[in-house]
Amino acid sequence: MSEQRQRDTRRAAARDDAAVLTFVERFAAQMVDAGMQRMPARVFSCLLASDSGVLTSAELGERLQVSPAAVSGAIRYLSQVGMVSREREPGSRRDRYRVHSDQWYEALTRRDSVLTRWEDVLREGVASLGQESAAGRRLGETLAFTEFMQQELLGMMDRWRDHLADLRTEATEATENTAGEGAPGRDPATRR
Amino acid sequence: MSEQRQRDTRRAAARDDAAVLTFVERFAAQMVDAGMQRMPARVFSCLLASDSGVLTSAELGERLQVSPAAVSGAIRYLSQVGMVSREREPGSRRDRYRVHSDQWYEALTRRDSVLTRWEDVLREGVASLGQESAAGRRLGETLAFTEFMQQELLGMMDRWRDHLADLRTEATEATENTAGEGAPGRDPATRR
DNA sequence: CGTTCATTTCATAAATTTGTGAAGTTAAAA
DNA sequence: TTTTAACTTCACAAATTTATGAAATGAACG
Repeated sequence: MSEQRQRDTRRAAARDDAAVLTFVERFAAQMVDAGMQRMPARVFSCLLASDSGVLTSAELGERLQVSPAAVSGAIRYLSQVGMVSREREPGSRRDRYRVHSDQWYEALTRRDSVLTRWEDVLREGVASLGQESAAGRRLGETLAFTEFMQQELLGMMDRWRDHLADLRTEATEATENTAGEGAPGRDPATRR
Repeated sequence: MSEQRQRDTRRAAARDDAAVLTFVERFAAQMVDAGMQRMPARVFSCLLASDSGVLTSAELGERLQVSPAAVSGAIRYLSQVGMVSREREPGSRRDRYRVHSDQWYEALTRRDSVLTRWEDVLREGVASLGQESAAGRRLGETLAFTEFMQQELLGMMDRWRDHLADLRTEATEATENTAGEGAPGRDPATRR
C-alpha cells in the first residue's frame, strides 16, 4: 500500500466516523419521534450504521458516550422486540449484539405486536358498548381495520422478501464483487 | 314511553358511561404505548367511543376530567396529523371536534408521514457513508424497505376502502335498519 | 362599540422518564 | 478456588414531559 493510499484511507476513516455519528443521531431522533425510547433508538441506529452489523457493549458505549448500564437496558428492549439479537462466542465473556439486516423488518409483523393488543381492547369495547350503538359500530369498524391491516402486512412482507431478493441479485450482478455480510447467496425457499 | 322502559334506558346509560370510560382509558393506554402522547390519545379515544363522533371542548374536558388548555393542546396535535377535524357552526363560538370514521385511517398514508422523514435521513446516510461500505449498503436496503412499504400502503388503503364498503353493505342488508351517521349510502366512486 | 364566552398561550408545578454510579451476579481465567 | 472481566440491577439525581391556572386573544351578541 503506497503512502498516498494510506493517507487517503486514514482521512476517509476520520470523515466516516463523523458522518456515521451524524447519521446515528439523526436517525435515532426520527425513531424517537415515532415513539421509541431514546437509548434503544440510538443503539439500534448505531448497529445499523456499523460496517459489521455487530458491536460489543463496550463499542456501543464508546461510540454513543454512554454507560454500560444504558447499553444493557437498551439491548434488553431491542432483543425483546426482535430487532437485535445477542450472541456470545463460546469461551469469551463479551456479548456481541447484532442487527440482522435480513430480519429486523420482520419485527413489524410479530404476532404479539401492537396491533394485536389494540384488537383485544377494541373487541372488548365493541362487546361492552354493543353492536347497535353508533359508537359500537365505529369501534367495530376500527377493529376490522386493524385485522385487515394485520392480514395485509403478512402479504406485504412476502412481497418484500421477493423484492429484496431481486434487489440483491441486481446489486451482485452489477458489481460482480460480493464480500462480507452484504449479500450472502440467499435461497428464497429457506425464508420463514 | 313506559316507566319501565325509561328506567331501563337510564340504567343502560349509566352502565354505558362507565363502560365507555373504561374503554377510552384502555385504548388510549395502547396508543400511548405505541408512542402517542397521553392527552391526544385520550381525546382521540374519547371521540372514537362517542356515539355522535363529535364533541365540544367542554364535553371532552368533562368526560376526561381535564382542563380546557389540555383539550386545546391535544386537538392542535390531532388536527395537525389529520386524525380529527375541527368544525364551527356559523353563528356560534363553540368548536366541535369530529373524528371521521371514514377517514382517520388515511392519516397512516399521509404524504408527510413518519416514513417520509425516515427516508430523507436514510438517503443522507447512504450518501455520506457511500454505497460501497457494508453500512451504506445496509442503510440503502432499509431505505428500499421504507420506500417499498410506503408504496404498499397505498395499495393497502385502496383495498381497505373496498373492504369497508363491503362490510357496510353487509351490515345494512342484514339489519335493513339504517340510521344516524353509521352507514350513509356510500358511493365508492366518491372516495378520495 | 363594549360585553361575554370559548379557545389559546404561557409560565410554572408536578409527574414521569432517563441515564448514571455503585453494588451485585455470573462465568471465564489463573 | 480465587481472581478478574463483563453484564445487570437498583436507587437516585437530572432532564424532560405533562397538565394546570391565569392572562391574552378572538369572535359573536347586545
